[in-house]
Amino acid sequence: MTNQRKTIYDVIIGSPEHLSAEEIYLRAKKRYPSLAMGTVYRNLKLMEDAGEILHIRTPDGADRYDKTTSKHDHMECIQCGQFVDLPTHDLLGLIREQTGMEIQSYQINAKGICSECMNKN
Amino acid sequence: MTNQRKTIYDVIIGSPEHLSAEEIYLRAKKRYPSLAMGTVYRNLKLMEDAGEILHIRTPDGADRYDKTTSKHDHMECIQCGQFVDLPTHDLLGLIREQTGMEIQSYQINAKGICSECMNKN
DNA sequence: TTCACTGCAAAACGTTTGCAAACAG
DNA sequence: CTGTTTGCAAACGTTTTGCAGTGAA
Repeated sequence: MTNQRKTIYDVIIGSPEHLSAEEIYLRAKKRYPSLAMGTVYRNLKLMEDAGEILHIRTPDGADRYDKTTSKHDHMECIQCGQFVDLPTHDLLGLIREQTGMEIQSYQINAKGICSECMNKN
Repeated sequence: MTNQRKTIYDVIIGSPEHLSAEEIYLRAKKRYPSLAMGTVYRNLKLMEDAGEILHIRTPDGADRYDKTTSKHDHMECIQCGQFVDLPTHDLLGLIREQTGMEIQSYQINAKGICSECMNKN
């Protein structure tokens, strides 16, 4: 609706990476200098609630935001620091099966070496 | 070594729950009133590094600490708020198999209803 | 006697929020 | 015109840290 929101959204859609709120803020601020951090967070929340983006919560460091909204997991590369998609397949069902517990949702934070860094090495 | 450290350790060992740093602090402070929060965090880190306790990192809210050190996963009960153990089995191998990626470690934060609450319902 | 550990308080970090002003519909 | 959204700055919850003093070995 507002220019701020559109700018923030465009930054996310326009980046192949999984950006943190601050990275989004800095990039959007270049295009819209008066932009405030609070506005970024408020809009990220709105977009998340609207199902337009995915919020990747991390236990250490800043959360990330993903333009791909279909449920999938992520891995943080311990070499380059990027968050990459993890092509997992029905882990929720698997965990439910293994544990027999009433699990509603789950979130994985994996760490490893991304394919790009593997190729470099 | 120090009394503070022993007190903190005893609190963790003596509780069936997965306590947060603040809960540990409050309980240990009852037995050792001059205890400071910084000391709790510093000792938790030492114990974690020594492999004496497990550090459960959470993306929302305070981290928890677990006296069971063997690798396992956890679930947060959305009803009572407790963190309970999740008897998963070789998820790391499974995720590696599914994704073919160089995964070094992972951490799951699941949410659901714990057995105790299931029985109450 | 030495060096690790403590208590304290301040700072760090990422995120949220109250408010009055600005703006979109 | 009305109600949502903004910018600002202050506050939040959790964790870390600098420092001078304390205490365990």
